[in-house]
Amino acid sequence: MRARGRDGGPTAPRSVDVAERAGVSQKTVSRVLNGERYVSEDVRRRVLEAAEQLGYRLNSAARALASGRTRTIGVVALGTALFGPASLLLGVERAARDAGYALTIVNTLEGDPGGVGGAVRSLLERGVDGIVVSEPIDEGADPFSCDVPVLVLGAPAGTGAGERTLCAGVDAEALARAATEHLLDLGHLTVHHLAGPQRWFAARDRMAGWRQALEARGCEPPAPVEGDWSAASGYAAGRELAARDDLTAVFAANDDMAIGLTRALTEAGLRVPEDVSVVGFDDVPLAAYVLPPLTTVRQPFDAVARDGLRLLVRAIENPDAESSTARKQPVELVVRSSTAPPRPRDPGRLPPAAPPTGGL
Amino acid sequence: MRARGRDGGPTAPRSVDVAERAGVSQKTVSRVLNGERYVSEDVRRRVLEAAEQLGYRLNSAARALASGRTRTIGVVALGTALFGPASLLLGVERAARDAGYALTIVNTLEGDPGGVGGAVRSLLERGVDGIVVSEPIDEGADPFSCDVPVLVLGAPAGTGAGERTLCAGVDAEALARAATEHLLDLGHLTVHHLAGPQRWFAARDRMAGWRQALEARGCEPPAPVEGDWSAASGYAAGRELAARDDLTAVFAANDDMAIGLTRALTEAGLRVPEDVSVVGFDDVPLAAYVLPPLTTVRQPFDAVARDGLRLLVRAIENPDAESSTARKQPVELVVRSSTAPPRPRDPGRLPPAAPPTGGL
DNA sequence: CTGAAAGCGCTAACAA
DNA sequence: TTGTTAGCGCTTTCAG
Repeated sequence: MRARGRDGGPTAPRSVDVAERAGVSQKTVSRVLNGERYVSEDVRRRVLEAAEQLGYRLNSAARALASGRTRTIGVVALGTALFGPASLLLGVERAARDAGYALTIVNTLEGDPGGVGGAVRSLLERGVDGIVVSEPIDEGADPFSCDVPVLVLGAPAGTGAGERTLCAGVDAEALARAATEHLLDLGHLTVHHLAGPQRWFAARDRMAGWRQALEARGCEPPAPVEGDWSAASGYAAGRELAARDDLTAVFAANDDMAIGLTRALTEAGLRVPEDVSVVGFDDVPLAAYVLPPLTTVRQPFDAVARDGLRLLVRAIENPDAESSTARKQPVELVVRSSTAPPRPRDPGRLPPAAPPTGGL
Repeated sequence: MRARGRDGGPTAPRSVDVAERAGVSQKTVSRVLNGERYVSEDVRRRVLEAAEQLGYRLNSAARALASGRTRTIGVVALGTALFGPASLLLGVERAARDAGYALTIVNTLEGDPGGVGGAVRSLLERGVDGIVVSEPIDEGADPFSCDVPVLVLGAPAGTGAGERTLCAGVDAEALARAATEHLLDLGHLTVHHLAGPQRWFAARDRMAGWRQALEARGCEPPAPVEGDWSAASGYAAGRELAARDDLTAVFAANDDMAIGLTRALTEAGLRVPEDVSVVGFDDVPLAAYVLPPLTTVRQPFDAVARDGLRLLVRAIENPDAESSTARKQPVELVVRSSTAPPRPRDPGRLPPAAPPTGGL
């Protein structure tokens, strides 16, 4: 906090100082600074001038104490090293700032002692006006019941049991369905799934969408393989999947895993997309530039963050309003070069005629 | 902020309430909650019990107002969608929490109106105890002079002119030198550079290191090509570089650009690493899984964040101490498959015998 | 349109 | 080891 006259040094100017200098009452300064009505143009100018000259800065602790509001939103973030959560966070920050709110962020590492509940508690103590929980995972308990509105980002509606809980997110199931259907439409008889960690609601939704698409065509879903979102886990899964006889198409729950998978398949002598088609999820910036460029599904993170935050701010500023859910965002499949129609595999699975370029 | 008896509803419990319930003075509650000495074990237990029963939560606005400290660190972040800045941020968050500080984050988009100065101002108003500026860019002005300690992360010492400014970061020049020397040691006669945006200090350092390595071997640095950190810009640069006659090795200022570059070279009929070697920078998680796996230089983001934050916390809690600089972190070059010795190029630059796998 | 007085819930001295 | 007394700098009534 600002200098407080340590060693008898100068104290930061307060609104009374501004008032004195401007020749008005302290309350009037407050009025000007808060943009309230009923201040004459002349007074307003004098106050602003005085504040400027003194280098005055509002003390937000005092304001929070007196008003009971901090104009700060707390964010509980998980996996911010991942593209999806990180993008969501960026969007939230922008939207919050536009609405005049600051963000206090607590990163819950997966497997954190306190978990989401602890993070929420620490934010409440910090006096936030509202809370965003980004990309939650299933921790059993429902930590979302508290005395400020909570926005759950990236979870299906109904996840956070609390009734004051707001939700925003893409229709991940629909996106996953679209990805799977793209492969089926290409002529693949079945689609294998490289799933995300099932503690994440996001991973569950994608798996559900994949399953729905297959079942809608009367196709028995093959056993999914579970990764941890990382390219390394995708690589490991790829070695396992490469051994499956009916492998001609894989839907991976995110792009990183899809890329690791692609490397494993390539090393196993399976070409992408000639032998196996791969679809990712997220459309990370690199997806268009890896080889082969990855077909994937794009999540409109910005729109989700913006819509969700609007909901939250409304709930904060108008506690009696109905809590609605943000509208679903449209599906967007980005078709690049990692998918193609299947082609008959020779029984013995011969290695391709020429070794792949740039292999290990 | 917490409920305040809206509609005559219940007011959140205060420390006086806890005191009353525990049968002690309010000050004693404060003592217990702050872990001060000279509290009998019996009293401590009674207070904690009462607090628990009441569901008491500290009001940090009141504490901040009374104590003049918020235990909050403000972060000015740029490019949090990029791997480097994002990793740094994650490390800062962890380290801050371990030290008992919360983080308030302001994302300065490049080209933001207020710029870093505006972000700093808003953080000061928010009453932060210290400020972290992550991966700064050169905006001309020096916005770092203010009444709280400032830590500049990822900039060369001496960047933030203020004397109270702390610095932490890798020795990016050394890392860039190591990358370049790796290529020279492999036998390449020269190394081209795909630079980052030169407003970023990080980009300048990498360019400087590259230049130093070449000049140390009496080699005239070829004109660098500038990208914007994105794979797309790396791709564009790759098309340009592919036309250069003496192109056998490129050092890219980050991995994303290196990957875009690789795709462009591949499409131009140049194989990586047979025809052209590519080195990246950062060691993003995908670097090991793209094809070919990328040789790159690893930045110890965690160590940088931790060391830097320790410095900052020390400066906050002990304003009179000397401001030292964090120690330099060791260089780490990760050699994978995108680099190889050069081989004589045929004058007419014939396309390779077989087209690359998985091209567009 | 403007001002005066009364806290917000906590910590900081100082006393006991 | 514990309690008392003042504020911290703002916003909120309620009067002018």
